[in-house]
Amino acid sequence: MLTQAPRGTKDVTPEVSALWQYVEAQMRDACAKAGYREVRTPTFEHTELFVRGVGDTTDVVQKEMYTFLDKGDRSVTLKPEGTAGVVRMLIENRLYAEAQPMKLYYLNSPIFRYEKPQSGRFREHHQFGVEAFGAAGATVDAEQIALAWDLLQGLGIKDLRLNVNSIGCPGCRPEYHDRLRAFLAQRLESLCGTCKERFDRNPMRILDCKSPECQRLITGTPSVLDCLCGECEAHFAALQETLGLFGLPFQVDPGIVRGLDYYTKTVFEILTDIGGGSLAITGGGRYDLLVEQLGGPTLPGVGFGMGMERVLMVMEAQGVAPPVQGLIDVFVCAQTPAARQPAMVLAMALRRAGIRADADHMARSLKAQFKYADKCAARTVAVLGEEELREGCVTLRDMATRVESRVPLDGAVEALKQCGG
RNA sequence: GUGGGUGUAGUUCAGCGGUUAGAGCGUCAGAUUGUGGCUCUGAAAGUCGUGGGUUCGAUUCCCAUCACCCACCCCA
Repeated sequence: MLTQAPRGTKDVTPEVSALWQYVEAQMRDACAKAGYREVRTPTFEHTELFVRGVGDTTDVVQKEMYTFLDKGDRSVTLKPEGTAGVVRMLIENRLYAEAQPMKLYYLNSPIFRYEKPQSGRFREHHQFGVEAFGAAGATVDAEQIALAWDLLQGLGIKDLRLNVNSIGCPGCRPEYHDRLRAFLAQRLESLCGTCKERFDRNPMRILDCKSPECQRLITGTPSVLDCLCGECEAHFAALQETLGLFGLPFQVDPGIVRGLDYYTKTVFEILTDIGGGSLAITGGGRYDLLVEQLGGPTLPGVGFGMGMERVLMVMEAQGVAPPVQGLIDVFVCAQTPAARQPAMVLAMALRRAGIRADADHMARSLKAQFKYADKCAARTVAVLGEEELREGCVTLRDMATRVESRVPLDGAVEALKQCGG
């Protein structure tokens, strides 16, 4: 118990941290290219922020939040999604007063949801996310979708599918809700329990129900897309046109509803296939009312979240993770006990010269030191033995070619620097 | 939250109601004494998830509990 990570959490061990760093670098690069700047928000926020932002009818708020009272009797919650905190930061720091659009991203943001862990689903996971504020037009929506798509493609992930939808705005959604209720009213008794509850408060979520019976009952429901107001319709048309111009293959899926209440107009998901089923790697959309709803100015926004663990999982499952790099460039072997200290000193000098270097810390035999150097994937081994110490030189061995040469000890750093280790 | 499966060495897994619980991989050490990958030899390493029960005796059977995996729910 003591030596067991809490349920639904995962360690990043040394053998996988390199892959994390690789993916993080790609994400930063993608954002930098599109003019997004990094932000970091607290791991916990006032509970009220999520209740008002995410929506009190959502499963996330109703049953998945890590909420507790701190010692000052304040109700705080570990963030269950990334957007609310960024919006809070935007309002508090008056970022909306600067040049718009305000384009922001966050990386490795811990996200907490109390749910039953499963493959690709954790109680603590990490998200990469992108948000843009101030731009009402669909080009930002498309830009972000393209950013996510290109990033995932660049990481080598295969079988990507992009689904988009529009769920309207407060102007047109009530009408759709009415139509939906009218359609479902006579089948209400046959719906599953949760869907009966959804009927009044949030009937669109019924479309998302996975129960076969509910799926059967909703066939033939009116589509949101038929109820969009002129503005929403034009926005959705512009989105599709821009996605086309960007060369992104997409599918309109009127079934995408999303589990967070703040979305308006655009919603989208990027899925891939893994072990039989499909898995959402990215999801997001537009939230034109959220900033105002949380006490800020009237300011449109768009964003998405991408699950870091899911990205890594898919890369590993699809075998597209890049090969691991060698740990060091040069290993300095000491043949005799007398050579250990000079070996360590040489390694230190190499490090100071910018070369990744190491020497034996285990008082091991020369042979064992070579084995260790091999495991570290050192390209070069420098040997210090009786002879070398006597003559003031060092033997350099190229581990790939097995070619050896001798250089003066005081010129060793320069020599190794030149051959790049 | 509901349903199903699995817990044995660092890891992947054998095993059996009965003496000191095994193998591959990994780790460490050797193979005539200054050199890695391959091969060979040897060693270290396990409260058999945890707690109860049945039994002369439980790693094995039963119950509970915890953890992991899978499906649902939901989502990234």
